[in-house]
Amino acid sequence: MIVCFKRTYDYLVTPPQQDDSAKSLILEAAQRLFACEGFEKVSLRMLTQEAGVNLASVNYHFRSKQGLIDAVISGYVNPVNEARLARLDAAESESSGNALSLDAILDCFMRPVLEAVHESQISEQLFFQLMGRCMTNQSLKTMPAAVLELFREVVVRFPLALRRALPDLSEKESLWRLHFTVGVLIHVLIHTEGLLQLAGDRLGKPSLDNILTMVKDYCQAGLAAPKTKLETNDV
Amino acid sequence: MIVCFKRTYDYLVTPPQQDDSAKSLILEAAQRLFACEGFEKVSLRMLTQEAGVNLASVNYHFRSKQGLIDAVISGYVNPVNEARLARLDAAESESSGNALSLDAILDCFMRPVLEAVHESQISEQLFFQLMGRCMTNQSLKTMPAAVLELFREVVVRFPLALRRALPDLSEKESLWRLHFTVGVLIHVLIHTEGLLQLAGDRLGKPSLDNILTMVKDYCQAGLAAPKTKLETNDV
DNA sequence: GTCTATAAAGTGATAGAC
DNA sequence: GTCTATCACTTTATAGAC
Repeated sequence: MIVCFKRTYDYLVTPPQQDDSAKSLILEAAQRLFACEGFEKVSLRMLTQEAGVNLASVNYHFRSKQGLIDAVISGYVNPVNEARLARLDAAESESSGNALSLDAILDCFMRPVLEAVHESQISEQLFFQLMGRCMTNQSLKTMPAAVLELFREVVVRFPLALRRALPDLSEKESLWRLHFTVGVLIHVLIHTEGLLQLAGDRLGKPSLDNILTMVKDYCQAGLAAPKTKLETNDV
Repeated sequence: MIVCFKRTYDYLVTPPQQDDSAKSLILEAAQRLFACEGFEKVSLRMLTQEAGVNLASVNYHFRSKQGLIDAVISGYVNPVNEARLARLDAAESESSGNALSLDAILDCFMRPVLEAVHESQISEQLFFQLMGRCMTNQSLKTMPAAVLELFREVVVRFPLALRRALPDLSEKESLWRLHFTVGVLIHVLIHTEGLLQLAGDRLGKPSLDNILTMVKDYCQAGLAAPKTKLETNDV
């Protein structure tokens, strides 16, 4: 028998959505469950039960479980990466050839995540967790091609912008520092809830905006750190 | 019953022992497979086949699959956290009451990871990946109690040290910034291999020491960033 | 301690009726 | 599009012989 779900998710569920087609119901349940449990741990039986649809409908609408996972990941990650690139485009064309400020670049990178959460149908906490999982859980190789394509562009464009803002850095170093910055972002998305529990009352209940502001301050300083001196010069 | 904590600890920190008992063979195969595939994806069938032992032996030696996972996690994370605290103790008693430098604190935090890898029997790449997974994959609640205990101490002691080095920061802020620093470390451990693939020849093949040096520079600047100004003062 | 054999339950996927 | 029923297979775990 299928173990019953903790109904603890319920208080997180947003008001019923207008579109109650099976496909939408599946996608909505998938977001909630993937966020809580991870892609692997969620079985199609759990998922269809939670969504209130038939077991076979996932295969009908998404071809396979992996098809559903890919759909969720693409739907989460692509809009964010597109918004990042669009913002960077806009900022660069506005600056008419001058280097962007570090703050502006970081804003192009981080703000799309915050905006996406506001349009989401699930709770902020679940959205952040799922977004983090989408960005990290899969080894890059198994990501949908469309997702990989955009990632590749982000990994080219942002280091270029960074390097113009920080002329001391080599191209490689600016890429490494973007890598570190992504690490901060993803870790905050996934593990902040756990930290709040671990810390007990030592941390209050800060808003996501405030957390993101702290993240930006940290990353801005990290990106602008003095050029690393290495013994062997392989970077 | 806390089965294997001390044993796995010994297993990792002692020089490579050529022990081909089933238990050791299982642990060694588990490290390799968990690093590559993650804890969930590895079945006991794969694992025992890889180890060349009988399927039932995992349950005999570790009680259950979760028991094996806990043993691996404890063996990876506990030595690192113990070394962090020991280094911090030593540094603080040496400084005879004066605040430690940011660099010294970061060293206490990061170096134990590098030292653990040198004593490991699996490849550097796999070790890093597994260490990252051990630090992040499990939701904190499901971690072995002994692991959680040490994490809790790290999360108390290091922010205290940080705050003394950076008197401008509040206790909360120093904890947040440690959180961000952990994010950088874990992301680098798990995803650097993927980045190198995504970046193709744009990044060479830097040594782990050099990467860690860049990480430390980034984090040191991030930790020392000016105090974050927030609109609502809830942090 | 190690093995075989098997239990008990869960998994993704699909054929075919409606 | 949706449903039932079922297939073919995998999973963890354990009982009992050696």
